[in-house]
Amino acid sequence: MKADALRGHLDSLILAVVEKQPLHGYAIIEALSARSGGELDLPTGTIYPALRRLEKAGYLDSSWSEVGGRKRRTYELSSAGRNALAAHRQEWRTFAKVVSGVLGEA
Amino acid sequence: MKADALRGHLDSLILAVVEKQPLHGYAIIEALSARSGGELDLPTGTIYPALRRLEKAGYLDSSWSEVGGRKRRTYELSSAGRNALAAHRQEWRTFAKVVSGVLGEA
DNA sequence: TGGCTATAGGTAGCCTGGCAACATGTATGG
DNA sequence: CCATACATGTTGCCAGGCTACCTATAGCCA
Repeated sequence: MKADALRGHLDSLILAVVEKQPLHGYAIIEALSARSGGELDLPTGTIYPALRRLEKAGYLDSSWSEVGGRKRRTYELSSAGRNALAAHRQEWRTFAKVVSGVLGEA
Repeated sequence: MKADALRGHLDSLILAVVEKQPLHGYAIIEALSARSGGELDLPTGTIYPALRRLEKAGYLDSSWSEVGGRKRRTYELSSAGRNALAAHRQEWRTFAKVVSGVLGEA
């Protein structure tokens, strides 16, 4: 899958993956891989900046902890993030319908 | 719909729309609008450079004509373009499945 | 006559954001 | 002691969609 196709959809995926439980960056990468059947294998240079962007936008809150001698920064969905996720889901539905429609071959 | 979400998918849409009949740029914009139920209203600054890119890539062939005193540049799908379109359709299916899967709420 | 709209083509340059490459450090197992 | 997994980050490249602009013809209405 052309990784570049992610453009504009990554935020939704991240928000969705931390919806049920807060996760730290590394775990988010693994969760995305797992939830996509291995299709998504996102580099840290993609995820970490995205997380900071989402926190800055007010969609995620982060907190540090230490587990087994390793520092973790755990992100959880804010209420604004929850709203944003709902909006993104709606946008995705529209987008997917439009693209599938134009690609035709229905 | 966030226009920016198109990133990486526009080429597929253009190839799909000229699959059955060759069309000129302006008509492609209208066809995309029509086929998307008005959701897609792409500016010329998006379409024309994309068409040149696709022709340069060997996916489209173009020819000039004059209709009603107006110059038209008509694009048609090459055989390489046909293959590319098929590949894009497959990629889209995978991509859509992945995103829908991660967004969950199935 | 003048002006607006639709039709038709195009370019220059901005800006976003995913990615490659790099840097840092801990824990674990062979 | 070294490789690998775990864990976090930054810098800077670059593709590509968009804004804003430019040119030109045809047709209609006032």
